[in-house]
Amino acid sequence: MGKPIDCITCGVRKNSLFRELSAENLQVLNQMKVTIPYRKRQVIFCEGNTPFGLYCVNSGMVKVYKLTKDNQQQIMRLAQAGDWLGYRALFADEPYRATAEAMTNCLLCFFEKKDFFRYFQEVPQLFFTVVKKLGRELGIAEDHICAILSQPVRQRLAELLLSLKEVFGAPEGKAYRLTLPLSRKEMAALIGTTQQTVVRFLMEFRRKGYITFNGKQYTILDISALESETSPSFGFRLSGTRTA
Amino acid sequence: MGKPIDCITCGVRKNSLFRELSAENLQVLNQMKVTIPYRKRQVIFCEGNTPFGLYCVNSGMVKVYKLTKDNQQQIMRLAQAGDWLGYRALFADEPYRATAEAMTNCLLCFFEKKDFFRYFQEVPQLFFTVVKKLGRELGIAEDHICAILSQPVRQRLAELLLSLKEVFGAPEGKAYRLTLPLSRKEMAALIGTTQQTVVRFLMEFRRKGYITFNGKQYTILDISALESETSPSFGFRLSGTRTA
DNA sequence: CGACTGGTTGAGTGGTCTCAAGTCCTGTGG
DNA sequence: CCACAGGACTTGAGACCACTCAACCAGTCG
Repeated sequence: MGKPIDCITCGVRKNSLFRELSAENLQVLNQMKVTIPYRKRQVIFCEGNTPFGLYCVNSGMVKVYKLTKDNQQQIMRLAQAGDWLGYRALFADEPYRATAEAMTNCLLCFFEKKDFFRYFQEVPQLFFTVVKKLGRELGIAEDHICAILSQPVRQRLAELLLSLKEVFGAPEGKAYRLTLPLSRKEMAALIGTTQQTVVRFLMEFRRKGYITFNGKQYTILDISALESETSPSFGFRLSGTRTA
Repeated sequence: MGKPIDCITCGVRKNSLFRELSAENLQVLNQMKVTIPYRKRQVIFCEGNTPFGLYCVNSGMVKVYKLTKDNQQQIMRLAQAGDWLGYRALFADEPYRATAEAMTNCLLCFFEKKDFFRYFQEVPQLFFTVVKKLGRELGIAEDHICAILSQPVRQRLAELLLSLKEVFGAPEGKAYRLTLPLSRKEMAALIGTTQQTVVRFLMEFRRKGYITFNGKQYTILDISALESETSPSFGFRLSGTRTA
């Protein structure tokens, strides 16, 4: 844990929703927070629990998943430095609908519900931030629904690799190098398929020269090839449409 | 169109997010709105358009859909009397990500963006309403993602019938009678499958005695049978169950 | 050294899609 | 009023994608 974390000097704040706050406001924020370390595999909150506040990821990686009826994890999202955690249930004023679990050792800052809502009254601009954030997340979720319903597994995997590149990728010449903190099974849980099927398609992509990998080190060699896997016919549509 | 619509006496307001407003606040709301009739099949807004305000459905039925890469409609939701329309893009401050189309003749009230946001400043309680609404919608969307990824088409159809019952159903003894304003193709577009597959499973459910139907008149005879289609094993889970 | 987890591969099966034909219903113009 | 066109619905046959089951290998941790 080393030195204590300070919201004002927090290096990940620039990625977070607290990005535009003034120094005074940050000071208040700083004083209401508690910093908690979590170990790999530790559960942060559980589906069904009542939220008592808001988490902010300072370091590490968290997966948020639901359990399907046959007790498989369905990963809804990955959270990392700068991301809020558990905000949906808090703002919706209902129990958590998913479970959050540390994938690595993590450091989370926690803001208690009561303090946090009081803070809201004082910094009303945060309302707009939150409304916008929730609205965009909802848009992303709906894009996701559409993508899932209309794309077979191979395309979903190609799309997953491309979006993981945005978060975990580092350009390396024309290629991208990724170090993914995900097992094959977790990749499967992200796109709603089985471990075996993920492996098969990864192998296929490798055989075709789109990617290479060794363990959890991946290199995307041919981005456009992967992109064309996601829509074999034609790639764009008029009027500003986009896929996540 | 008949008589003009008044927010204060509006019959559908009890279903809407304007439910708890005071008479004065409603008066303001009433004066900023425009009421617009739409005919069946008319498009209200398009994917990619910039939102200029908020719609509120007074009567009729609207479908909100995206187009998949192979130009199929993917229906995201149905809106009817009392429902807001186009609020997500408005609050997220981004273009519409879906298209809204009248399925029947409709009457919509429209609140212009500028007026509406000014109104927000005056009635801050609406912030909580909106944040809660968006949070819950996001929760529903995420549940939906999980359901889609983990259930085969037969189960999704069973679930669809059960949830349509909540909106369009009228109890009739032990059974439920539904009059669905949906074609088979639209039912398919709701659960991400094809018209033919919907027909086949509807036939199967009829053969098994779960439902009967004639055109768009459906009767659900055996609710628990349909429910058991949605989860063959067991229906609920303790909070905090984990997969190995 | 065994137990265990994660990854890889094969064989077989089944659910769902595609293509295609055919029927029923509805609206429209003659 | 009828003929017709077009859409919605129904059904069949075949193909294929992805799942299940099962085996095997490679690390890793006790």
